[in-house]
Amino acid sequence: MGRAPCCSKVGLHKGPWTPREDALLTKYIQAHGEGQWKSLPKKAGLLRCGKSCRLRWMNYLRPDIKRGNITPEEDDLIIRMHSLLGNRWSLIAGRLPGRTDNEIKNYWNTHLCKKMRNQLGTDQEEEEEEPSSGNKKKKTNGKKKNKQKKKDKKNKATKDDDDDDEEPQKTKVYLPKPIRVKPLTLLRSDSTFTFDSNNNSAAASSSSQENNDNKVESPEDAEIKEEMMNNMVCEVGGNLGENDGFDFFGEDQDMVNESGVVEYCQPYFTTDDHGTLEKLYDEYFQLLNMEDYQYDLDSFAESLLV
DNA sequence: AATAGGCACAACCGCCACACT
DNA sequence: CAGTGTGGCGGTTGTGCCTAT
Repeated sequence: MGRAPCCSKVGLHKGPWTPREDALLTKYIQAHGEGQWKSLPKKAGLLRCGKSCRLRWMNYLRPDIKRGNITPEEDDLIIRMHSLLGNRWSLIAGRLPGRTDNEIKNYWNTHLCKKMRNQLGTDQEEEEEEPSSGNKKKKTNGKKKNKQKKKDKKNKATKDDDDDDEEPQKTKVYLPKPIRVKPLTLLRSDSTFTFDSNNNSAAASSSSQENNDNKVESPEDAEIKEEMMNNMVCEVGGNLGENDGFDFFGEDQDMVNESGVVEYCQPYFTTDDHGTLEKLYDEYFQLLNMEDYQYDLDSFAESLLV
C-alpha cells in the first residue's frame, strides 16, 4: 500500500516504445545481460521506468520470442493448461517456448475465453448474466466511451465503487494460491518434466542431448511440480468416489476444501525435452484424457466460466 | 465517406514474495 | 527479526486498426 512506486515517475517516458528506445534497451542487454532493472534505464540512457524496460524486454524484445500465429496445438495446450492452472499465465507461458505470459493472457482474453464459452454452451444465460469477470467485459462495454470514463476511474475511490456495485462476484471455483514461481522463461527450453505414469513419478531433466539420459529434476520443475501438487485441483461434483481413478501416485490425492468440495490433486503434467509441442501435447493428452479426469476437467472448465 | 463499435495487443498498475541488510 | 528494495505476476487500461452501418 504505502509503498512508493518502483521508480519516481517524474520525467519518465510512458506509452509505446520507440524504435530508438528498443534499440537502446536491446543493445544494453546484449552487452550487459538482463537484471538490475532498476538501474538499467539510467545506464542504458533510457527515460523509462525499470519495470517498463523489463516488460518491454520480456514481452517484446527478447530474441527467443515467437510472435503471433498461435498454432492450433498451442491453442489447445493453452486451453488445457488453463483448465489445470487457472490464470497462471506465467506458468502456462513457461511451457510454451517462445510465448510470453502477456501474449497468452491476451490471447486467452480475446480468443479462448469466447471459444470456451461457446464450446461449453454455457453462453446464453451466462452471457447476459455477466461474463463480467471484470476484465473482458469492461473492455467491450464501449471503448470510446471508456476512453473518457477510464480517466475518471483512475482513482481508487472509483475502484471501490466498482467493487461495490460489481458485487456478487462470480463464484470462483478455483482460486490458485498466489505462489511465487521462479522465472522460467529462460529455462523453459532447457528443462523437461516427465511424468511417468507407470511408476507414478515425475522427473525433470535438462534438455541438452547429453543430459537426456540422466533425468534430474531441475529446481524450476520441482517447483512447478510442487505447485501443481499444491494447487492443481479439479473440482468434482461429488459424483466420484474418494479414490475413483485418481490414484496416480498410489496414495490418496484427494482432499476437501473449505467449501466441502472434493478436490483432487493431480501430478504435474509433462513437458518435453526437445521442446516440440507435439510431444508435449501428447503427454498432456494422455494425462488429460484419462476418462474420469477428462470428465472432471470438462466440468471444471465449465465451472470456471460461470 | 464518415463514424461508431469491436478487436487485438502493448503497456501500465498495484500487489506480493523473496532477497538482502 | 524487521525493514526495505527489487523483480515478477496478474489484472486492467489505452490505443491503433478493422469492420459494419
